[in-house]
Amino acid sequence: MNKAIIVGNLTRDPELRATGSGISVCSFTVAVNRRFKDQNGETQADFIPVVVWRQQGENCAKYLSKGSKVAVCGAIQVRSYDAQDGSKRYATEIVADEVQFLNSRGEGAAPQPRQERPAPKAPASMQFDDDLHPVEDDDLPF
Amino acid sequence: MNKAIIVGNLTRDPELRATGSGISVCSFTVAVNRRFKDQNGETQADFIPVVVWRQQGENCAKYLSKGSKVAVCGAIQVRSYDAQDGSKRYATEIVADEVQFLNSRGEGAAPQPRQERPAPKAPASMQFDDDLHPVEDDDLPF
Amino acid sequence: MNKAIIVGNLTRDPELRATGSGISVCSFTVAVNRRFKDQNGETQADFIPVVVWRQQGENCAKYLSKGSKVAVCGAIQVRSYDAQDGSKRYATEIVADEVQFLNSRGEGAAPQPRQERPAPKAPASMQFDDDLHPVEDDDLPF
Amino acid sequence: MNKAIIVGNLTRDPELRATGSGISVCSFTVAVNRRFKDQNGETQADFIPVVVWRQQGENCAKYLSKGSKVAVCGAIQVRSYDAQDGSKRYATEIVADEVQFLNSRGEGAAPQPRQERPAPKAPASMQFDDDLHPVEDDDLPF
DNA sequence: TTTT
DNA sequence: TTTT
Repeated sequence: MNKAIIVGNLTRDPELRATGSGISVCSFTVAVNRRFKDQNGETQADFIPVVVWRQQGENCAKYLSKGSKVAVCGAIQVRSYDAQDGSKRYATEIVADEVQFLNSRGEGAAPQPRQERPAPKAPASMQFDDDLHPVEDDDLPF
Repeated sequence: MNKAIIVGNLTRDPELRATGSGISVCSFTVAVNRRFKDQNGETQADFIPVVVWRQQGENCAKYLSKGSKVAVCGAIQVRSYDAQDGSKRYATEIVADEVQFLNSRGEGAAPQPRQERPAPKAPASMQFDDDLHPVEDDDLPF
Repeated sequence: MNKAIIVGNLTRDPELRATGSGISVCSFTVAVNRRFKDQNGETQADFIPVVVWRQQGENCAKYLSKGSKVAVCGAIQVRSYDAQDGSKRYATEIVADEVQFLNSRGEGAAPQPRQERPAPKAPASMQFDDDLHPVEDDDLPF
Repeated sequence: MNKAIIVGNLTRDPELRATGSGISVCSFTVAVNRRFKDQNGETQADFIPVVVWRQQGENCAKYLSKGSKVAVCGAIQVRSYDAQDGSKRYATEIVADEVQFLNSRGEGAAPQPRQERPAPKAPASMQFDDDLHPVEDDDLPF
């Protein structure tokens, strides 16, 4: 069992990339306010990276933008990698099962596509091979 | 809203420390198996750091050990800090609200204290001041 | 472990009552849309009862109204009782730990009190004794 | 968003039925202990109905039995129906996405099939037509 | 109605 | 019974 549910706002516009074989993957960070203020009375937030695969990721890229409020449900994924200095580093993110749009460009209105733009295509410099990677991919393009 | 629920096994014995003013904090890592195997048929796991404060943390230190199975509910916390090389790093962990023991030393038996040992005391080299830190502490002793 | 997290809209204005000793308890129902439409293409929803105790319940009564969007986290509680015909009945609701207001009268604006009104007081006909009831009360006034 | 996660024990052996077209559905009730005892010092529990569809439901019927400990993740579903006396009744259950076996007949051992038995077949008296019912079926055979 |  |  590995479930995370967060509600918060995007810190930036989402980024859409694709694996070499054309699987879409969208990534963004959600600012989640903590329930209690710090000792200075300041609101604190956790900044939680989220990735969304395939059609759902494309919808996120299309309808969400900086400031959009979302509810995300998914699994916590911890990837470890070796830094250039040889040390072990960890990258933690939520791999989303569901993303619910709580306001994209104005609560009450149906979400509008963020912009007309050509079909997302990762630049060659970002492409990588995903032949071996099904849904449970561990080799994310970011 | 910021909720994470995981079920898995401790990768090591838990560590118990204390803030300078004597607030207990227990930390351990939970290995959470993924639902699907990788392309080699190997079970994959995410290794998720957990921290537990106060009495509940003391109970974890007392009753859990390497391999214990737990269900943890809490909030995802992302702390950012500056690495020695000046770069920004992130540490992500679950700050537990609840830890349910699913088998500590044998399912079916009441959990037994892991060992008789003196009251937990952080070594001087680890102590730090927590005068400014209520529950929503951002300055963890690890 | 018993956690439920829902996001949806209030079907009616919340109701605020109090136990005999003055503990506030707020109740409302949240309509949660299902992810998939039924075979007629109609959106389906689950209508989930929620109860919120004490100060947090008072805040719900003050700031929420029919249609308000909320995120609720809590525990599923199943109360059994004997119907007048002698049969066993079950009442299921979420006892909230947290209620996050996602739009009460206009997203982006601070929630406004729903109305000026006197301090909530249960009518005598609804009062009941709560001398024996701490937080984990099983004898709700509704 | 509609997520529930519970950890507890089956109150009875699971029941496996099938729709008219042969879709398996398994049902059982999970006793989930509350965190706090009542005023008499007694452990209280909520008894939460769970349904599991298809292959996963068949696995539950095969490997689980009374007393088995499980973690269940799913959605809260509230079905309303008209009682014979004309009144409105509600049935609430968790429709499972995931069921994790935490001990079926002995933690640490691989779960053993509960019994050898013929492929599950609903008796004719229970069969019903599911031609119109995909996964999001509202017409459960129980 | 479970379990520890 | 909500909402988009």
